[in-house]
Amino acid sequence: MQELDHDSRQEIDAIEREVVSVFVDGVRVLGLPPSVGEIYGLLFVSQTPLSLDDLVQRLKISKGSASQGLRTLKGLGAVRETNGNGERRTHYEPAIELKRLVGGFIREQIRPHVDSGRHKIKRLGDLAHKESDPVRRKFLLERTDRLDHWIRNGGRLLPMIQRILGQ
Amino acid sequence: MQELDHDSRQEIDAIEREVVSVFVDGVRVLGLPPSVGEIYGLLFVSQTPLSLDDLVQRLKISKGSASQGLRTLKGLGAVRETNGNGERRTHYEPAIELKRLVGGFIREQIRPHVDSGRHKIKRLGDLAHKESDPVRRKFLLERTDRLDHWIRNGGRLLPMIQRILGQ
DNA sequence: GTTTTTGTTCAAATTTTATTGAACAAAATA
DNA sequence: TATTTTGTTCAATAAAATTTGAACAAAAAC
Repeated sequence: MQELDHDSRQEIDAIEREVVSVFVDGVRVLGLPPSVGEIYGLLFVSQTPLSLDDLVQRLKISKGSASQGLRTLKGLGAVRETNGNGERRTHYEPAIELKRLVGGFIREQIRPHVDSGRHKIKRLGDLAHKESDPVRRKFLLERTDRLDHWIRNGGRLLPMIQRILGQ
Repeated sequence: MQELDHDSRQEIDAIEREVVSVFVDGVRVLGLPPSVGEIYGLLFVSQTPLSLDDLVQRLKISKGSASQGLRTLKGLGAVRETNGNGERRTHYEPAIELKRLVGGFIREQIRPHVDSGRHKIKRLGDLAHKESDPVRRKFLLERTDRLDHWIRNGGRLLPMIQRILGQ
């Protein structure tokens, strides 16, 4: 099987390094590991899809990191697999629609926390109801109620964000 | 100087532990250290303002952690200092207006990243313009332009979030 | 069926981040 | 002024998160 039109450099150039660095910073804000930013960044700046081995060689990261990082990105819907050209190995290209990226991030990284928070806050309300001192009980119910409002507002906000960033 | 109406327990009870745990989880999502969540959580569930030493004793954390955590929370506008009752030591109470909390978080934790991202992306555009291969240059300009749109959308989103969560 | 290629998993090593606690400074009290 | 109280700073330590790499599995090629 011959090499097709993918260039197989081992090193990345100045602008690629710069883009990678932007995404490393970007994903840090989102609480994702640097390797994920490196991988997505290099895909983002590449004109052709890259294989796992391309990522390992150009970013000088381990196969384990690359595999794990790609899994995270797949989970977020931030990369697509391509298998065109009768190639054997899977190649990856970035999803670059903001709507899709935001949707994936909310689904994978935000929703679960909001949901588990809702549960914990509900349990908190139950505890507050059991408080025997009436003054203390009133105070606790006020506070847990406020927490409940926060999480509800947060939950309502997410679809709005998706709508606004969906163009 | 006599003790006033602040209770000076050394231990926290079940509901206090539960509230603290909710906030530890909460701040983790925001990328803040657990101690910050513990401190804010205990203030949130307390009916009277607490001193640094109250926090140290009840949460069993070091004075250093408490001091550093309070500094972070002050920076976020998430705690207020009180010095009522002619007390000597400073006491703290939580800011519980969502608008204020979100505003502080955006100002301290989001804005700086958005701003430095803007700079990096601008520099990226400059690099892309210098690319000699016209096909490559076109591609790079498309991608950096897209990045620019992302960060602009993100920047526009922040005030909207503040407005929506401001009741 | 055997060998090679490709990719995953996970324990160990590394790196990063958070916490501790002792030294220090500042301010109140005596 | 000397002493005590209160709070901060930061180097050392502990804890948590990330990365590595070797062992393994699955699938293709031979």
